[in-house]
Amino acid sequence: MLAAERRDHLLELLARQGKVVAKDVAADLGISEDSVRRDLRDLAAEGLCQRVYGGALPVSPAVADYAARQTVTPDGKRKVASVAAGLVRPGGAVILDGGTTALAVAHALPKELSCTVITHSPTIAAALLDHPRAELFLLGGRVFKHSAVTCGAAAVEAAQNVSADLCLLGVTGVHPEVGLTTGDAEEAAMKRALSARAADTYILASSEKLGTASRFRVLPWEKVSGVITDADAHHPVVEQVKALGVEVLTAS
Amino acid sequence: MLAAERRDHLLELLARQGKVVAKDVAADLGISEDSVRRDLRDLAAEGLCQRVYGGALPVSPAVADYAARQTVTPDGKRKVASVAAGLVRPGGAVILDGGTTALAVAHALPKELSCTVITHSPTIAAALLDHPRAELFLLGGRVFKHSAVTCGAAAVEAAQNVSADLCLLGVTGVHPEVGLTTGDAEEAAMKRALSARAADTYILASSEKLGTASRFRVLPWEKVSGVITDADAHHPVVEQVKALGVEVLTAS
DNA sequence: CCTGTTCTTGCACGTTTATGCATGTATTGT
DNA sequence: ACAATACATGCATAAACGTGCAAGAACAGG
Repeated sequence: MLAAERRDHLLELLARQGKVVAKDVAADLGISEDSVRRDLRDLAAEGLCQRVYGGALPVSPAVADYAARQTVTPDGKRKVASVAAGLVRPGGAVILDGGTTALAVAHALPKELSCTVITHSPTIAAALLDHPRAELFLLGGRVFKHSAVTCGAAAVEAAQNVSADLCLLGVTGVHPEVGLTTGDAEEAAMKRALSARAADTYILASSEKLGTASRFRVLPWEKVSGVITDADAHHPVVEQVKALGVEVLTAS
Repeated sequence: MLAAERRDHLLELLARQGKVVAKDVAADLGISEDSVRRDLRDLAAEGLCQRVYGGALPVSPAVADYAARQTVTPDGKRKVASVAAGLVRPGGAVILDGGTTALAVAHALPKELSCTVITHSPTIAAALLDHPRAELFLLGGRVFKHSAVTCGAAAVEAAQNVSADLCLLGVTGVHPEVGLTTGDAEEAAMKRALSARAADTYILASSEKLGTASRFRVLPWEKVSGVITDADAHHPVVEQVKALGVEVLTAS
C-alpha cells in the first residue's frame, strides 16, 4: 500500500463516516498506528482535517450529517447493528423492531440491498426511505411516543398479516434466568407478536443490556434463535445463554 | 467514540433541543456522567454553553434551531402551515397527509396542544414525537418511498377504521376546472380515503400549486370544504375557486 | 554494479491525556 | 431540616501521543 493511497483512504473515510479513529484504521490496513498518526498530522498541517485525540475529524463539521448521526450512536450498538445487518439475505424479509439499536441496523443495511423490511417504527421507516431497492411495510396503530413505535390492538392485528424470515428484536433486559424483558407491557406484547411472525428471532443485545431485567417479560429463551452482542465471548451472561442452547453472535 | 465527537454532539443537542441533561446524555452514549460533566465544563470555559445544575443551556437561549428548520421550508408553505395549524381545535382530531407542506403543519402545531393526529406518513409521525400531549395514530401499509407515505390496499383499509373532524390534504395540482390532482394513482386513492373519514377537508395549496394539474384526480371541488393558500386574494385561481363556492383562507 | 543519501516505516521509551471510580462537599427540592 | 441528587477533586489505570532510533526501500550518481 502506497503512502499516498493511505492518505486518500483517510480522506475518504473522513468524508464518508465523518470521523477517523487511528487505532481502527491501523488495524484495518495492517499498518502501525504511528504511520496513521503521521499521515493525520500531515493532513492536518495541510488543513485537510482536524486532528483530535484518538483520530481526526473533517475540517467542516457539517460534512455529512447522515454520517454524523451514525457516529453519535455508541460503538457497541453500531457493532451489534453491523452484525445484525449481515443476517439479512438479499431478497429476504425482515421484521425490524424499534429503538436506537434497531435504528442503527437500518443505517447499517447496505443501500442497494433488495429486501423487504417490516417495521412498527416510523423512525425506522423514515431512515430507510433512501434505500431504493428495499420494500418497506409499516405496521400502523397508536404511536407510543416514548419509544417511537406503534403498539396496541391495532398494531398487533396488523402484524398478524405479515410474515418474514427474520425478526430483529431490541429489548431493555437480557437475563439468563428471567429471559428477555422490556419496560412496557404493550411494547412487550407487540414484540411477541412480531417475533411470532418470523421464522427466526434474533435479539439485539448491546453489552449494557446483559444481566439486567425490566418489568415485563417479552419472550422465553425457547422462542429465540440467537442473540447478537458486542460483549466478549467469555462474558458470564454470554456463557450462561450459550448453555441454554441459544446461539450467540459476538461482534468484536 | 472520540472525545471531540462528544463535544460536537453536545453542541448539536444544545442547538437542537435547547438544553442538555448530563445524566441523559451519559446514559445515551454509554459513558459516565463524569465525562459529560467534564466536557460541559470545558465547553462552558470556552463560552460555548452555559453551565447549569444538571446540565447546560445554550449561550443565547433563543438559538434552538427550531427556527432554522422552519426557515428551510419555503416562506409560502410556512404561512400556509401556520394557518392550517390554527384550524386544529384543542381536543380535536385531525388527519394529516404526507408531503413537505403537511410536515410544516406538524412543526407549526403548538407543542402543548392536546389533540389526535392521524397520519399515513412516518416522517410526520417522527416529527410529532416531541409533542407530549398529542395522541398519534399511524396508518400502516406499504411505504411509497418517493413521497414517504403508506399507500395501497392495507393503508386504505386501515383508514376505514378512523374518523376525524378535519383532514388537511396536500396535493400537487390545484386547478379550478380539473380539480385537485396528484402524480400517483395509489396516492390519489389514499388521499380520497383519508378525506372521506373527516367531517371537513382543507387543501394545503401553496401558491406554486395554483393553476396546475397532474395526472390523477384526487377529489372534485364538492368534497372540499376549503383551500388554504399564501397567494393573494385577487389571484385569478383564488377567485375562480371562490366562485365555485369553496372557502379560501389566504395567509398573507 | 556499487555506494551514499534520503525517505519511510515500525519499535521503544517516556510523557501527556482521558476516563471511571471513590470520596467528600455543595445544591436542590420536599 | 433532611434526603436525594449533582458536583469537584484526587487517584489509578489505560490509552494516545511525540521523539529518537534503527532497519529497510527507493533512488541518484559514479
